[in-house]
Amino acid sequence: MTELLKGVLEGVVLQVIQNSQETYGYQITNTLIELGFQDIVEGTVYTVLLRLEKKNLVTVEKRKSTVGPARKFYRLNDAGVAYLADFWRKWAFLVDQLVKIKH
Amino acid sequence: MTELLKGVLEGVVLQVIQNSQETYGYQITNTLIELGFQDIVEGTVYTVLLRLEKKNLVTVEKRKSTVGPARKFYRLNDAGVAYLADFWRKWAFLVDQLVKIKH
DNA sequence: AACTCTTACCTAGTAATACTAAGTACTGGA
DNA sequence: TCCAGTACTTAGTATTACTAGGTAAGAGTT
Repeated sequence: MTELLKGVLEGVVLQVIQNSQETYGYQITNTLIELGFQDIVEGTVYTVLLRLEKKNLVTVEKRKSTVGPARKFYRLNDAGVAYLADFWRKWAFLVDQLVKIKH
Repeated sequence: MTELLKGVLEGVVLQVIQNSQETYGYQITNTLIELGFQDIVEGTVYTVLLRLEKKNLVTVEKRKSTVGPARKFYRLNDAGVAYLADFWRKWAFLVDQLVKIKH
């Protein structure tokens, strides 16, 4: 399963961020687990987030929390929205190809 | 696109082999290109084939050709068939997850 | 105060995999 | 003879997800 995730996880995390307008790593991890990615580990999500930050697809804002350490809140910026749209286009294309091959 | 292929390509190649009962690397590459994987390069397919061989998912038979060097013909063995079925299960699962996340 | 649990983030190292960019070799035709 | 098409191989690299830790803040318990 893990190899199938390659390249997908980035788009998935971007989509999760977009779905909630604004969210942070710990919450994203839990969301993914709830959605069925049982094996996703915190560390993996954080490396994706750092990558998205480095690629300038998200904005980051650190804010204190009353129940633990400060949270880093992520939002998509314009480049992130475009990147996500492109991800879904590529994904749809891939799904199409695989359907063709299967038959 | 290339990152999205990770993990998928192995299943795709297995399926292409199964579709034609028996085939060889050069032909698989051309089939994939025809099917829309424009950017697939020979070298990539051959490394996948060697991997499938190493994992014991295929049988190999070298036979002479009248139009060039000898061809290595691949067939799925039982393990290959099972592996391919498992690939499609995982793929279906992933597609489901992504549909959920998108909405 | 010391402890534990939950929350929250970070990172060094590793494995898997696809691509780059070559190279080798066989056959047939110009 | 040279070239184009056929056919396979491989060393090196980049990307990416996981392993397996570690750090730290707050709240409640003892």
